[in-house]
Amino acid sequence: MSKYNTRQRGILLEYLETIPGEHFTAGDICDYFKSRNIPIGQSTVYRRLEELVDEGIINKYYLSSTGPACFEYMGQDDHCEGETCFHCKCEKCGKLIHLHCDDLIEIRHHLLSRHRFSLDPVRTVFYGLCEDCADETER
Amino acid sequence: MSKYNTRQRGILLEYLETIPGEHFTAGDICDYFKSRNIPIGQSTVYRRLEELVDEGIINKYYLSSTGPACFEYMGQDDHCEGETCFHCKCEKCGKLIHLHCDDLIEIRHHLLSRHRFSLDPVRTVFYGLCEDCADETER
DNA sequence: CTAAGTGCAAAATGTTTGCATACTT
DNA sequence: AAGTATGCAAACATTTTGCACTTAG
Repeated sequence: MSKYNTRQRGILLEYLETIPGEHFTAGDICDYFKSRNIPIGQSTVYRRLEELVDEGIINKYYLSSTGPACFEYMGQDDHCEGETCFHCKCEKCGKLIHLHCDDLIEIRHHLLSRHRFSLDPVRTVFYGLCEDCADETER
Repeated sequence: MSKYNTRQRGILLEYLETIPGEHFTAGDICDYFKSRNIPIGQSTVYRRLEELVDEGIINKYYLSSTGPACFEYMGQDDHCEGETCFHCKCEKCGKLIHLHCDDLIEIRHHLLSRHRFSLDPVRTVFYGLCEDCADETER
């Protein structure tokens, strides 16, 4: 948990708040600040990001074993309240898409009641094919 | 796709067939053969494993951004026919558990018909808390 | 004989860490 | 002043690659 309010933490959070729902990697963040000549060390980026994940302020997704981890800031209230927000990763084009669906809450209930597994929708990524890529494959 | 039937591919497959449903990493495989003085280079292990994934003979799961990828061999017929086999990863104890459930097929239909996303159950990992860890947390 | 596969060692990638320095409170 | 955060560079772990050599068909 954060104890001091440092400049770096401040500008990082400030930036993240401007991109709710967007997907980014630690590298993206570093590049962003570098391109604006705003100095933040990469270790700080990694450390703050990890801290924000622990604090539940941003989410982290594992999308490939060798590629970078993907993060996402969900604003305080808006679109992604966790309960109805899921993620789908297209195995072909690599797109990570949001998916809002109340019905999917049932999956959680099902997993819990029938299989005693308490699903974390915020961490879970559904793999498969997006509409466009599925169309292509069929053709 | 494999064209030649090499000794390495043979002994790798032969071993995998003895551990259907078990989870392993590329490193596990290397260690296993090394401990038995069976010579296989690690690049070959990686190459063959990736090939087997492409061929649909084994599955690959991404469980952490920094840790190794996890593989699994599903026998030709048995327990995991894809349609009803899902995986749950406990975020606390790290356990990766199998889950068989016909009802989960509905999720695929739902995702496809309502959201036009074609789910790949074989790649998808549900994150959350297993029974034991959920109990502990509640306490 | 030719195409494909192997294995080593080196590169690449993403992330973490040690440590001296700087900042917060 | 004490405790925490920063940033660099080095360390790490996993996976990939270049290349000379071997093997399968």
